[in-house]
Amino acid sequence: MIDVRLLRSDPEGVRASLARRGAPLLLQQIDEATAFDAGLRDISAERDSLRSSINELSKQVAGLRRDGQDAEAEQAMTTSRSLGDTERVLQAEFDRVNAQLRDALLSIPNFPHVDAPDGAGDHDNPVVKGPIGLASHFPDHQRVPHWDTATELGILDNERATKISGAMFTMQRGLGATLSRALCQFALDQNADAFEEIRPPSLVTTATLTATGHLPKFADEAYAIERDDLWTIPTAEVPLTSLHAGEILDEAVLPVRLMAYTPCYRREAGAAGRDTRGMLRSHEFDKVEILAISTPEQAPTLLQELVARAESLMVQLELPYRIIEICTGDMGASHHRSFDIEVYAPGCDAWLEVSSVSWFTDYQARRADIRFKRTGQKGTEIAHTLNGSALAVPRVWAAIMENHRQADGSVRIPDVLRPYMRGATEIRPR
RNA sequence: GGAACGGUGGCAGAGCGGCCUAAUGCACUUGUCUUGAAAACAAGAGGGUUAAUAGCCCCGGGGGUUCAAAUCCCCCCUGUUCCGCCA
Repeated sequence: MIDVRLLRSDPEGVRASLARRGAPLLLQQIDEATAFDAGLRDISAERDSLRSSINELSKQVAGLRRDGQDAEAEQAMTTSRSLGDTERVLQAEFDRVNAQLRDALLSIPNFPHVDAPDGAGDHDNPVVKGPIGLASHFPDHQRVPHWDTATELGILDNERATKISGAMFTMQRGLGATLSRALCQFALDQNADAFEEIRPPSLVTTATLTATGHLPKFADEAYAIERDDLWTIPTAEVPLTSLHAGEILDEAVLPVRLMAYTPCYRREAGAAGRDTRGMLRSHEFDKVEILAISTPEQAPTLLQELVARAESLMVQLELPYRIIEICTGDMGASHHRSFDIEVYAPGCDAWLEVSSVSWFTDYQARRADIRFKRTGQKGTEIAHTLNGSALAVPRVWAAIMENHRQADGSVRIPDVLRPYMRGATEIRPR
């Protein structure tokens, strides 16, 4: 949620910044929000002066009663009663306009960073680094999609996953299952120097899912457990962001750095049949997320750090990758600036998004009410949040299957993963 | 799942319709004193809204009763203890 005060102090700046997202309806929403805000301030001023009178009269009643001046007390009560009637009407009006303002504000996206590239859609996202480690030519044995090779190796059994749970679920077996877990453990270990490991709940309340911006807009994307009014998390970003919701943090503890492995659940509504083969897209997958809550000043450096950390994992896994920056027309609503890391999979002949790192400024923190107090200063400020996938397991898993496939059909385990694979150096047919 | 009792300022804890603009203690900040600290004494100290040090709002959350609610009523959330069930 953007700061409503900016609508008042710098309406032109707000319009200019959001216009870069290329959504014409937005400007109208801004006007509506501005009008609601102005109306709300008039109403609350009038309501508050009434309340002031009522409070004053109530004190008088107490005094008059003590002094035994019952007739005067009755009169004050009558006056106060009629003021109360008007106050109630104004309050109802306040509630109504306030709800309208909130709805309007919730649908207004975040401001893009001044340096974020302009563009209309994902085809305009510039490559800002790489490709790195990309061979000019891939031999035939690497040009086989992982859904064929992994199934043949007996480490991917999507047919039975579908039997158990329906379409778009995956199941890894044997060293394939071990590899998934190894990737998680590897990603956690690589970031344990600076991030506290959390094992958060995977089921969260409506309020928690709203704080990150996933509700109300993306309700169709999450699994709802209606009987208990809970939702499955689409990413660890959800519980981690709300870890400090409603709290006022001391500046000294910032940046708060958290990381978590969690399963991620996504309905993928509307995505059926698209990029769904093998491990490319599924309703449930594993991911290690890294996240920071910071001051505004700390955020730019942290953004670079999160990208560098995700990138480092791809280097160590010996996978060809590139980094793209998300343009204004493709950016998520809550994002201020975003970078994706993509890994090349020669079998699919596709760049697979394996990490997305974003800076949200105060957009999420305002919804989640995460504030901080500067040392020695009065008042509070809204914190900034940033997060990124350290490693999204399935697509990295797929990329390993295809990039590290050897001429004899076996798959070489990258050195860094071997300690997590009970010493296995390759995956051979059983 | 059942029962009982709770949720008040950083912490502990009083208040149970109107001098509550929430006592008291501890912790905290500043000042006096001191070479410095401790102690003592004095003062101060929450969050939100607003142009505002005006007013208004915040005693788990929401609703209600009342001229007036931390205080009474209803619903919800949550904690502790006991019982039941259970990996």
